[in-house]
Amino acid sequence: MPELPEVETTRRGIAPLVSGHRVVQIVVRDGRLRWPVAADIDAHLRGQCLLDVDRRGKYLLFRFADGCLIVHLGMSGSLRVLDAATPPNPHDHIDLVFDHGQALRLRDPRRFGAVIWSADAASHALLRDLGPEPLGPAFTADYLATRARGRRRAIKDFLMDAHTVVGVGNIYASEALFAAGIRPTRAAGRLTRREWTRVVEAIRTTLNEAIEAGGTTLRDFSQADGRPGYFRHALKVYARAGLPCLTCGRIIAARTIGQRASFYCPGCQH
DNA sequence: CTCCGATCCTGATGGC
DNA sequence: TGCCATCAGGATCGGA
Repeated sequence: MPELPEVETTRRGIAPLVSGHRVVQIVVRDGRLRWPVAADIDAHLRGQCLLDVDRRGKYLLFRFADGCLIVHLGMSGSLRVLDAATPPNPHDHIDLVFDHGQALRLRDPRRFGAVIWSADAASHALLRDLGPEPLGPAFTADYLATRARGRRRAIKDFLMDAHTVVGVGNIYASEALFAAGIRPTRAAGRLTRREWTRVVEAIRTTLNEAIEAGGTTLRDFSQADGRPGYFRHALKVYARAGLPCLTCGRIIAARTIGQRASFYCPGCQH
């Protein structure tokens, strides 16, 4: 599910509702996520005041004075803030209950998500080797060209690797490459300088527009208040195989790249 | 190093 | 209606 726009939408939705409040209880109904939720999580969180909610790539970072709760939403995770007494759904695995009676509730049907306490998140193995933020200053055509030199890997696969750049998943890799006019199957090491510039620009624009729309809801994702994300209506190639390109009218093609469904327009992308 | 496939898990969907 | 195969927004791991 969630790529950078969905995680950022979640962050913006929940941060004002829970920041500055104290955790009074942690309810772990099912701790079997990507990694089992540690038994001592309660000791770290209970009584602590949540200072702020940050994001690094697709990770949400809940900052406390002594450390950080790292949350990843995996493929199907979502977070909502609601009244702590609201009856849970079978896939509502974890609640953080705050001092104002509201709970931050993690729902994750497929349980690919993660909830991990870390005293020093930046140096945690999950975050340490991540690539630059796509909306930050370190994400440049220079950087990508240097990093891609000699690589034969498909550019879509290359862009979806969090060591290259964080936050770009299956939907936005396809959409950004359409916006850049580049076929997803191209070898990363074969792009020209001009093309890398277009890739950087396309990723930034696509992600920013998706954030504006509250992300993309295909099935599981919802914003913090339960509404879906509306960027689905703006998708130009993703999940549009067999339909005419909105720009040139050619039929959108589908291919599997790196085990993931990929979509492109044979007329607009070269 | 680099690349590829298998893998974790549940639910929705479509074909027969 | 039922059953089975396939596919889903992610990311790690191991082997070639």
